[in-house]
Amino acid sequence: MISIDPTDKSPIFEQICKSVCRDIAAGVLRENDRLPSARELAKLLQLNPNTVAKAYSILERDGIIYSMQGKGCFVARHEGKAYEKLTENFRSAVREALDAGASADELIEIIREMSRDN
Amino acid sequence: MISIDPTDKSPIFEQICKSVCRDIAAGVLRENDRLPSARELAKLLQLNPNTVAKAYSILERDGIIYSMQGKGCFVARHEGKAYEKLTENFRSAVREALDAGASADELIEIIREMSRDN
Amino acid sequence: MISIDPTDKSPIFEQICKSVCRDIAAGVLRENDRLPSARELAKLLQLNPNTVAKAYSILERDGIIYSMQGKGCFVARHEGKAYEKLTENFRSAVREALDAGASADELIEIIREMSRDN
Amino acid sequence: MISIDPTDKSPIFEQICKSVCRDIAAGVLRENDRLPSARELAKLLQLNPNTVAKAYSILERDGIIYSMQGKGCFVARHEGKAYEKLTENFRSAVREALDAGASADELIEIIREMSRDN
DNA sequence: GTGGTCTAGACCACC
DNA sequence: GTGGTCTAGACCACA
Repeated sequence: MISIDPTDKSPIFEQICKSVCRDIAAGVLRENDRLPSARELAKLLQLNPNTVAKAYSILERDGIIYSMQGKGCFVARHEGKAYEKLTENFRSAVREALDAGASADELIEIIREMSRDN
Repeated sequence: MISIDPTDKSPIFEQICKSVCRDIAAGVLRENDRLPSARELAKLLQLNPNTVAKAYSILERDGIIYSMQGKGCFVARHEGKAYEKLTENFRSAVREALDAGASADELIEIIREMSRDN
Repeated sequence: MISIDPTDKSPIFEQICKSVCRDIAAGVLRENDRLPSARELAKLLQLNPNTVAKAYSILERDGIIYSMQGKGCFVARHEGKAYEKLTENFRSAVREALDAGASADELIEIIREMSRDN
Repeated sequence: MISIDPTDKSPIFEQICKSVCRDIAAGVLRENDRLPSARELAKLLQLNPNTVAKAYSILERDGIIYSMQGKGCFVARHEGKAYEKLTENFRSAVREALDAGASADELIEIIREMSRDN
């Protein structure tokens, strides 16, 4: 389920975080579901185990998953945290654009354009 | 006019690009206006000339300015390029959010919330 | 494989670009092959790493290679881009000559002469 | 007649040389015709007189024009020199391409393509 | 004076 | 280890 685009400029650990959050937000992963172990996932995605471990530790820090020594990592009670993390980049981009002097209406117009194209 | 925020985590050369684009989009800088020379601006902003030169070379590659050996850098015919470059980050964030499963309406709602707070 | 001619007046970073493109066009470098790291190549060619980095960043911007943080630079899907970049100078010289009033036949005749001499 | 494109990356003095050669090759300027004085031309094209002077001195060195103290510059007996100078860039581009491993046939094919497009 | 290129050496995030 | 960014200072061609 979790997938990576190696050509993507964003750090791989971040892509993993996003991917997990996406699955949670979409309901593919539910509360207390077990995530693949760091080693498993690293092997599957051809990554350095450290990279996966880093992603998991961030997700744990953000309260999106919890780990149990020797058992693995599991999806936490979410309360919208996963969704929030997903739109985190979007929020900061909005803040940046507003700071740069764009108006809310201009941004909304851009979104309308872009969703129309799809 | 062009300014830098040293606390901003984004690369300085990018901040310069944005700043120039902002001035062009706002009409402060117009077609064929001369930009401060790389050395001049570097001194003004307390930066290394190379950093400014990098920003200028990117702006030139993107067709936003043009340079003339021994004369300086000048604003090119814009045709909205500057504005587009300014909202480039926002656009990619929108694309990412839509890919992540967010709906256009949700994103618009977030913008409304955030601009209300300001 | 990649080599530099210090007597050549064209910029070193450009020579590197050309050299890489040549290897790709010739099939010596293939899709997803890893290029020597910037530091490695710099040491090999007795250059400053920044010079190599500049060449690589241009190749990346032109879609000829792609870079991965912490991993290195790799040959992108080419679709003839490398060959096109190689003959880029030639193309612009042809355009210039045609603009100057030369006919295609005259230019072809010049090429025939020059290749005969070799 | 002589004209300059300030956005062109090639040095202005070179553009002047080319422009004069073009006029000679095209028969617009003939043997012993007088060129505009450096000062005149500089004023006309909004250039630094030094730039025009440099161009003229190069043309004189190459035997394309001759100067008479206090009288001005005049077109020399050409014997094809102007035409040769015009195609000089083309020749070096051909040499470069051949050195890079391109075959004469490939280059000829490119010329055919490009002249077809016009 | 200008931009363009290059060197030397540094710090950072990422893997 | 890698690439990405930045600084400090240099040389050159061009105008």
